[in-house]
Amino acid sequence: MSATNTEVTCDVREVLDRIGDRWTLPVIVELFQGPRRFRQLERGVEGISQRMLTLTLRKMERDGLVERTVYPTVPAQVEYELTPTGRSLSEVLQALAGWAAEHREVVIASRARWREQHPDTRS
Amino acid sequence: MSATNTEVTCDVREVLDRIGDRWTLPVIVELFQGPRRFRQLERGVEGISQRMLTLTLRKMERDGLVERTVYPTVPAQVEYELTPTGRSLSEVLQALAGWAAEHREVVIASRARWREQHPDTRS
DNA sequence: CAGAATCCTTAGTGATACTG
DNA sequence: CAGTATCACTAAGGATTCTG
Repeated sequence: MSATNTEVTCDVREVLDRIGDRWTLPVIVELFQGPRRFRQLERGVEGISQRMLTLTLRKMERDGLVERTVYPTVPAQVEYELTPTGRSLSEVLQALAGWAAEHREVVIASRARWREQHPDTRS
Repeated sequence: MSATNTEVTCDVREVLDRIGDRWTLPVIVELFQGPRRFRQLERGVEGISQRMLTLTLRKMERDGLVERTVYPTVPAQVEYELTPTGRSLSEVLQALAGWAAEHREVVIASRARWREQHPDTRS
C-alpha cells in the first residue's frame, strides 16, 4: 500500500461507517437506477421498514450522498437522488461486487471445509 | 451497472458482512504487512480486545482470508497470514481508501452544512 | 503465549401507532 | 404521501477471569 497503514485503515473505516450498516447499500443500488420517491424506495428496497428508510436517507443526505427535493404538492412529494459523490461511490462499490463475484466459490468452499473440520461450532 | 441490482446488492452485502464489522479491516491492514503472531496483532491493532481479536481471526479463517499456523513450541506459537484471497481483497480495499481520500473534504463539508441547517438533531 | 468462558452494556434494528 | 414517536429486542462488542 502506498499510504500508511493508519491512513488506509481510517480512510476505509470512514467508508465502512458510512455504508457498512444494514440498509445504505441497498438504497444506493436502488437510487443508482435513478431518482426515487419515498414510497418507491420503500417498495423497491425489499424488507426495509419505514423507520429505517428514513434514518438511512437522513444519514446519506447528511453525508452528501443523496439530495432531497420537496415538491410543494398536496400531498407532499419528495424525491431522492444520488449526488455526484454518491454516484462515484456507487462505482467504487462495483469493484467490491466484482471481487465478491470472483471469489464467492472460494469463500463458500472455505466455509464448507471449516464446517467439516469444526462440527462443534455454530458458525 | 452491468449485473442486476439484486446481484450487485447481494455481492456487495456479502463483502460487507465479511469486512463491515469493527475489527476485520484493521486486522487485514496489519496482516498486509506480513505474517503476525497473536500477541503481535493484539499490540498492532490499536484498541482491539483479546476476545475480539480471536473472534475476528476465526471468522477470517473460516472465510479463507487468513491462514493459521501452529508451531508446536512451548509455549505455543501461532502465526496468522493473509491467504491469496485475503491479499486480493486488500487490494480492492485500496480502491475504497482512494475514494475516501478523494471525497473526504466533500463529506466533511456536507456534514458541517447539515449541522448548520439542523442545529436540533444530534448527528 | 494463545486462547476460552462468562457477564454485561449499548447501538442498531424492527414493530407499531400516530400525523401534517 | 412522507414522515415522527415509542417501545422492545437482539446481537455486537467490551471487561474480566481463567487455562493448556
